[in-house]
Amino acid sequence: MTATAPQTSPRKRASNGTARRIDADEIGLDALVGHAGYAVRRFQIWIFQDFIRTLGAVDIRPTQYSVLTVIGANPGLSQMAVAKRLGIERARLVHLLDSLEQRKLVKRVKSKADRRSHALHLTVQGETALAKFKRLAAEHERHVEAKIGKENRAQLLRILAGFT
Amino acid sequence: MTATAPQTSPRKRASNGTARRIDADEIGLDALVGHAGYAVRRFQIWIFQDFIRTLGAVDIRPTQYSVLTVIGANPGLSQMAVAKRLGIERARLVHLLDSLEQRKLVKRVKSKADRRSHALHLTVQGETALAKFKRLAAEHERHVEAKIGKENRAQLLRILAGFT
DNA sequence: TATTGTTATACTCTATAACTATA
DNA sequence: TATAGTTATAGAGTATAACAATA
Repeated sequence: MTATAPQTSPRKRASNGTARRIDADEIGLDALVGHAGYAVRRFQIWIFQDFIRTLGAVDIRPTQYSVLTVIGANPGLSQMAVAKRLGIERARLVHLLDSLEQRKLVKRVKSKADRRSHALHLTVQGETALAKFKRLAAEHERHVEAKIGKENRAQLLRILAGFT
Repeated sequence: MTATAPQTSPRKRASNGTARRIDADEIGLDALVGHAGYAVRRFQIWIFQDFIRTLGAVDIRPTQYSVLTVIGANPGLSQMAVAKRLGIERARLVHLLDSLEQRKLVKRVKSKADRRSHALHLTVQGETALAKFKRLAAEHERHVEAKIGKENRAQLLRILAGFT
C-alpha cells in the first residue's frame, strides 16, 4: 500500500541522504481505498463543485435548488415538512428561505389551518427561474455522466435509490 | 411528480377546506430523483454519521482517520503533501495536526532536507491507536455493506475508483 | 521570487437550546 | 403539553489572504 515510485515533486529522503520531490499520485492511501465513504466523499465534493460552477451564473447552490424543487412540486408545504423531507435543520431552513424570499423566488403564506405554520409557494418569478435552474441542473447532470459514464451513473442511481 | 397520496401527518388543505397531516414519504422529490448528486450527498451523510458513531468511543472523525492512515502508510510526508493528497486545505491541516499531536498520535519532525517543512510520523502510541481505529473502521464498512448490499458496495467502489 | 507552515478572517453548514405564538 | 417558526450560539469545514522562515 505504501507507494514509492521514482518520480519528481514535496521532499523525501532518498538513499543517498538527499531529498527529492514526491508526487501526490505516489502517496498510498492504504486502508482508505477499501472505504466506500472515502470515494463517496471525494465524488460528492466533485459533484457539488460542478453544480455550483454550472449554476454559478444564476447563483444557486445545491441545497437552494433542492428546496425550490420540492416547493415547486409540492406547493403549500410547511417549513417543517420541507426540512424533514430534505434532512435540513429547521433552523437552517429559516435562513435559506429568508434568502430565497428576498430574491422573490419563494413566498411564505400564513396558513389558515394552522396559524403557527407557513405554507410555502414559488412566486411566478420563482416558477420561471426554477425552470431555468432545472435546465442548468440537467446540464450539470450531463457533466456527471461524462465523468463516470452513462451506464455507471445509472447504476449509481439504482444502488442509492434508497437514500432519498 | 407531485405526490398526493391520502395519508395522515404537517398540514395540508383537503377537498373540504380543512387540513390534514402530510407524511414525509408522500412529498415528491420531482427533478431531484434524477440527480446523482442528491442521492450521493444523502448517502455520504449517512456514511459519515455511521463512521462517527462507530468510532465514537475513540473520538476519531473521518478526516482525522484519513490523515492518520496516510501518514502511517507514508511516514515522513510533509504537511503540503498530505494536504494535496487528501484535498484538505493546508491551513485546515494545521489545526487537524495540532489536535492529533496534542493527543500524542502524530509528531512533526523538522526536516533537514527542507527546513521550511515538517516530516510527519505516527508516534508509537499513534501506531497502536491506528491499528484499533482500522478495526473499528472495518466494522463501519460492514455496516455499509449491510445497508446497500455486498455486491452494490463493490460496484460503487469500482465506479468511483477514479475519485481518490 | 516561490514555497511551507502558520495565523487570521469570513462564510457555509451542522447541532443545540431557548423563546413566541399557537395548537 | 407539544409543535412551528424564529433567534442565537458553538463547532466543523471551506475559502482566502497575509506573514515569517526558508528555498
